[in-house]
Amino acid sequence: MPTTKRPYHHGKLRQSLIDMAVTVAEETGKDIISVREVARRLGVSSGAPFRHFPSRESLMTAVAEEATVRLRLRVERDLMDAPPAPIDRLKTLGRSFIQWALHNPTQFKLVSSRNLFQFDSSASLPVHFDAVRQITLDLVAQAQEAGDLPPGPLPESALALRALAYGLARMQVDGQLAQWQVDVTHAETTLVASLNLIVDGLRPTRPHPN
Amino acid sequence: MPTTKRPYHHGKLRQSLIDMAVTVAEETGKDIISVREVARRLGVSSGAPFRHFPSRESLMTAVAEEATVRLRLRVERDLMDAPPAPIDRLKTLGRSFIQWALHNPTQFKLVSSRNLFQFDSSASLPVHFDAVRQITLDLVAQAQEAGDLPPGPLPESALALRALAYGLARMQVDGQLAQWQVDVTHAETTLVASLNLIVDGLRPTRPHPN
DNA sequence: ACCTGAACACCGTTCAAGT
DNA sequence: ACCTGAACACCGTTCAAGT
Repeated sequence: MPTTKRPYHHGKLRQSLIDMAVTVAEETGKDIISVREVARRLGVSSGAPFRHFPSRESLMTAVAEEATVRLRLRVERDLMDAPPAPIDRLKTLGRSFIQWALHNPTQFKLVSSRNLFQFDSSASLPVHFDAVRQITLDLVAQAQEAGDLPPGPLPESALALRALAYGLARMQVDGQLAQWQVDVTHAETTLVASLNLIVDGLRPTRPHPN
Repeated sequence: MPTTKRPYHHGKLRQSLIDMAVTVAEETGKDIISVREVARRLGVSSGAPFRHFPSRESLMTAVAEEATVRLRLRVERDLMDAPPAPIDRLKTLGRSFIQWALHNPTQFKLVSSRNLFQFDSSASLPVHFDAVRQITLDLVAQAQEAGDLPPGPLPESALALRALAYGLARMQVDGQLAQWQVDVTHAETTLVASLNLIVDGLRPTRPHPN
């Protein structure tokens, strides 16, 4: 029975805490959210969150888990509509990653920085992170075989391309792009263009492409 | 007269606060340092720091200023000993950047993330940041003219290479490298190798190099 | 001129007590 | 089973008072 008067038992407090933490985080832009403020916004006492999470770090782990799952799903969904050529799928992956980061900057910083939770304390975090990493490795290997990327050792080649996408996204959310005489209103376009500049620049010139 | 008994007037408290803030930051690895702890370690009262900095943010700005100057000096010094070819100087710049980041992880995160101070509130921060950025722009342009990098628009091409170096360094200090099956004891070597993999991969194949 | 230390409004976390 | 609310030990910041 949903009434306007809040009941003594919240009912779905655990999930509400995670959702509200995300809301507060993206709203304020600050990487550190106050557990007390989350509780306040949900109309529960300051001690209530600690019935569901032993610490703020634990709450942030849950937030990071959900964010990482959403990133993975976003990437996998975008790849379903992508062209079959490995090099094109690799570009799609990069664009997908950058777009997710720019649309969810605080969650992106949370999962990337790893300073507000323990990555290894989670069962799901490494799984979903690794899923995206494996996709990257496979696409880079396939693009190399197809001759669209120069041959090179794995995982170093894949790491470099991932770092490129990460660095571009990170420079934007860290507010560094303003110093690079780049149109901030089209940041996403600029970043994707910069990424593709490198990927295209890496294509080996082949004498006779069959 | 330096005595063991601390005098009422510290004398050089302002600079001591900055130095101690750096020490505490790199010691704890936490990006947020406690002003009270810095004061405690220096043997001054909790209110003393606020005679020199109006806020913690202001103290962190001073820390960021010094860190940015040191990064710039490190880069400029390393370039003095570098070979003359633009492409080699560009690699030196990248290696210099990565090395500084890995040896000063907390300062690197501070100046990069920009979440603990106001970048534009400083007179010197933009100057020194821009100095390194300008070096990058010049070297990329020169390497393109020399035919060691494919032609491409500036500043997008330079931004991409900077983002690559930034992303590689950042993945290491964020603790992401452990998931990339990379030998963490040789992280620096691996990162520089990954960077050079891209830079070398970008070299256009020329029919007859004069 | 510079520093002290009590004070204020916060915060994360605990835990007996309430429903 | 789940939540409250007082309590504790912190924190950033202020400011009258001390030297």
